[in-house]
Amino acid sequence: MKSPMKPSQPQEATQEDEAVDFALIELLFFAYRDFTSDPDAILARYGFGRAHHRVLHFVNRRPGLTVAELLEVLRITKQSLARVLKQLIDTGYVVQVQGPRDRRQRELYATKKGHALALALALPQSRRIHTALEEAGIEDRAALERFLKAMVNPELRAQVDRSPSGGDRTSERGKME
Amino acid sequence: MKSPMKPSQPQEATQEDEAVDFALIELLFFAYRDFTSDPDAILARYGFGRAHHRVLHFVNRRPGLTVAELLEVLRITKQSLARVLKQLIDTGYVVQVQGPRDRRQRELYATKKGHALALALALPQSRRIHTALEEAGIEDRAALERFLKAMVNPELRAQVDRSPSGGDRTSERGKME
DNA sequence: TAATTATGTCAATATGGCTGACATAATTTT
DNA sequence: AAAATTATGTCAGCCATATTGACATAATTA
Repeated sequence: MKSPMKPSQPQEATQEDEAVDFALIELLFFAYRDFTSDPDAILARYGFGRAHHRVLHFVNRRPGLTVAELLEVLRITKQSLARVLKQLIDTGYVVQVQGPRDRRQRELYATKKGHALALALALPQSRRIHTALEEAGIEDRAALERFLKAMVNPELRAQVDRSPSGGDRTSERGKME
Repeated sequence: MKSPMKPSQPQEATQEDEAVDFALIELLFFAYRDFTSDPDAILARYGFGRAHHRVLHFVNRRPGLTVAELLEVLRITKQSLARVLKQLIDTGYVVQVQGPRDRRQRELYATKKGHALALALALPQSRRIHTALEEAGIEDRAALERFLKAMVNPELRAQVDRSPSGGDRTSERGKME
């Protein structure tokens, strides 16, 4: 382990490195690391983790989302979601409503309490983003949105649009339809 | 659980929502989700996980990094790093060299094999980034770098600079496009 | 009626984090 | 030189989040 080893083959940069954009890869890592640190601190006080945050976020953003849709968006399995969702329901942050058209479905909605928490978690992230936009002197916010969306797998971009992107209002044309 | 429950308090949008930038928050989530999916597939073939990726990435990028420095960058504990680092060393992707000045330190270096894997993992991510820049028609790459860096906690920005960015050819202030 | 679908749940497992405690060697302080 | 501190390693156990596979139930569709 800690033998007085000499590097068998310590490595230097090769020419191939030139083609790889390590700078942006690393910046994305650092930016996302700190971006998620904001809500983490809040979640800890509620006994929740990132998994709860993600579920609550999407349920809040897409009222009436079904369990299957949520699994697609999060890209996790039903079993992984189960515990987290149950905790959010048991503690009153999310409620389930039997699907109107298809009674097998469970539409998910954030309660008032859930909405408040989702907002509290989003606030520091939103602030961080806006401060960064200002600091970086980004004039073209739309360009950033285009870039981020282009980073998503083409076949999954529909998920991005499914949000109430037009604005945020959550209500729209009534969720209980 | 699946009682014929009626939402005790289904929630609608409040005015506060307007102030929160849910759109960008969500885009960052989706972008990062798919950004990390590229290397995940490769790692699985090696029996490694994301933790190995992160360690290998930074060791490759910052040859001679010490264990303490690595912990700071990854923001994890020594015990969390231990297993992963040991596996990378045991399988020949990383080597340790006793620190020249301070013999207690262990400088970390990627081996030729480690360098190759780090590159293989970075390639699809780099490609995704560049394709996205093109698709989004980003002319000002530097602006994106400024934004991402501004997203990092001020007190931790030094970590970003510590990379071989002075030369990380590829980037600089050039705009590849 | 039969097949399929949406959801829930049980059991087992893996990964990657964590804390606390302690050991060793090397450096720094006193 | 002795004492304190530092850098690293390691043991033991715990927790959160994810996985797969199997199976149950109710509702819809064929």
